[in-house]
Amino acid sequence: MGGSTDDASAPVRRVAANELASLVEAGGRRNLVGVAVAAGVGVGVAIGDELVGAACADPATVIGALDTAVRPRWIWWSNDTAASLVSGGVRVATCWDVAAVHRLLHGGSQADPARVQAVRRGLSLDSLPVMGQLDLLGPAPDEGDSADNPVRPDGHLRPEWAAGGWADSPERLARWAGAARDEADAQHDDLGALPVGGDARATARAESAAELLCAELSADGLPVDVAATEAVIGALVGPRPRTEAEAVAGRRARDDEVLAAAPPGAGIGIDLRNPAHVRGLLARVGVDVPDTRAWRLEPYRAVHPLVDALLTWRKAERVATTYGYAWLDEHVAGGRLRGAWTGCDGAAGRMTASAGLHNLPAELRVGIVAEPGHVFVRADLGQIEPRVLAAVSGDEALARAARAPDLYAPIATRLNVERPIAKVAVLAAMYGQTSGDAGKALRAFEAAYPVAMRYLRDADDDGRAGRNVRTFGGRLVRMWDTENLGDDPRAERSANAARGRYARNAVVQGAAAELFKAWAATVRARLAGHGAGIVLCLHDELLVHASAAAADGVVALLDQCLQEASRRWAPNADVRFVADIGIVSRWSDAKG
DNA sequence: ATCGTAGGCGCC
DNA sequence: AAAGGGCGCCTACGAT
Repeated sequence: MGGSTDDASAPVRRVAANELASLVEAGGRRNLVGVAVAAGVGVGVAIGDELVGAACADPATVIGALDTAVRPRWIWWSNDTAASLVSGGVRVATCWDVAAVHRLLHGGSQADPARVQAVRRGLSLDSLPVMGQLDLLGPAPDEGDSADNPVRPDGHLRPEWAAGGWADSPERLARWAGAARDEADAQHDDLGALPVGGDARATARAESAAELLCAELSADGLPVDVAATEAVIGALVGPRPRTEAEAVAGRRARDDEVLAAAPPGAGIGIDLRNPAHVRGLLARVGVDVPDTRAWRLEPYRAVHPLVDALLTWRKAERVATTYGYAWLDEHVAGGRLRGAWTGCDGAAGRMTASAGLHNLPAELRVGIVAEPGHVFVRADLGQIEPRVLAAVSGDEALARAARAPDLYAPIATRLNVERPIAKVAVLAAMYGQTSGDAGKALRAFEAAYPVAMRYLRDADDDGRAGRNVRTFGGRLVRMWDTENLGDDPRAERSANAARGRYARNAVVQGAAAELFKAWAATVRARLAGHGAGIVLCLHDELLVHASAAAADGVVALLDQCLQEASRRWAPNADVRFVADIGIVSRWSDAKG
């Protein structure tokens, strides 16, 4: 790909900001430009062999103009740059996010520049320098050498650069951009050598775009009707308390309703928020349970009114503590619910979001309302995980089933069972459950779809043995050690089985996450400049906020983008991917 | 006083 | 015989 040298001490050419465009246009023919920005300092770029720095107060605007004129693929260390540009009002078309690609190649969630660089050069992470260490160890071995080089003679990044020194001058920005570009070059080669079924470089581009999307989602937020949301909260936990005393009284009133269902005197001194207390109280009414989880108590609802009162209380308590007035005050501003988004978790690579964006209780979704003159276009992928399994495993028979609008129907026919049994069998195969009804159906599934089962079993075997696995699109999923269990064969078996299930799940869930992000990235690109944008990603669901006039076009676009993304993601898999797409004014509304 | 863990529950 | 996975976020509690 892009540049040529690994010599980060090459001279930096200093130019005026308005000269950058022609340089990038001329040198950026290969469409890859390393870049680093710092507000108030300037812009540094790495174009081909050249490192160029320009001083300017507002680098985001400079990058925005360049992006419009030239459309390079910007290379940067991490989505910190994306966040910086977004806060400056600039949204670029594409990027190569070195941190995101590092996580793809090497697993885990840590991907700071020093670590990325050390891993690429094969340096021990134990030797990673930290700030202040130089002082402790006396004079730096390379003192007098070029402190303008972000890379030390031993190959590590200079900690003072990584800690912020990279932004000290336009020259340093340029060198920092050059170092990022060098990482991207190496990553591009590494991706091409991965032994996976999918196109890891395409995954890397989609993951990078997902990071851009995350920066935008974090800034934009999700439209909320605050009054409607307060009404829901009020119905569940009472009106907003005006004083601490009112809050305490309200809490006690809700608690008392449960304790009143207990036998006389039994509720005295019981803390409903303490599971041990609750367990003891339940024992007093003849409900003897090892823990007090809702699914375990559910069968006892009719046994004693205390159980029902407790479960009802728990639901309200969840809203009161997590999604109540404090949550509104902390995360909603200007009619938008904002949380921090990450492009991949530390496991199989799904997106994460804080502030309740990914786990908002269904009752509260009536409060997620499109702005005046706007609608939500809501789309969710149908039966995504079994379809993904068909694609990544290359199971022809399962792929045939996945050509049907309802993939479980042909599977049920083939297994000669009712549809619900077929569904349980598929889920059991993917997630490692073999108990109950699933067991029998699973054996039939195994006989009918041996290639898919083999794919899952291989992942399971790898996990049990502690071997890392890679998803179809190239993500490394790391296994953990099961030390200190050697003495207890039962515990060891259980731990190994857990790793097996984890790995089995990860290759499916992770591949689904890749496809989802490829879809989201395609939608993001197509929506740019059309008065519509993604406001929520939820594993298999996209929520687009669009002007009412644009809505029909967005519906069509969402499906087109899915077909395009899935063809690009798995060009050889003849699997159909389907999305249920509808126009709604609030999230809770039925699709269609 | 701050930390990590466990129990618990929301969503996919 | 029996066994889904992931995440974020709350409380209580025991460790430091």
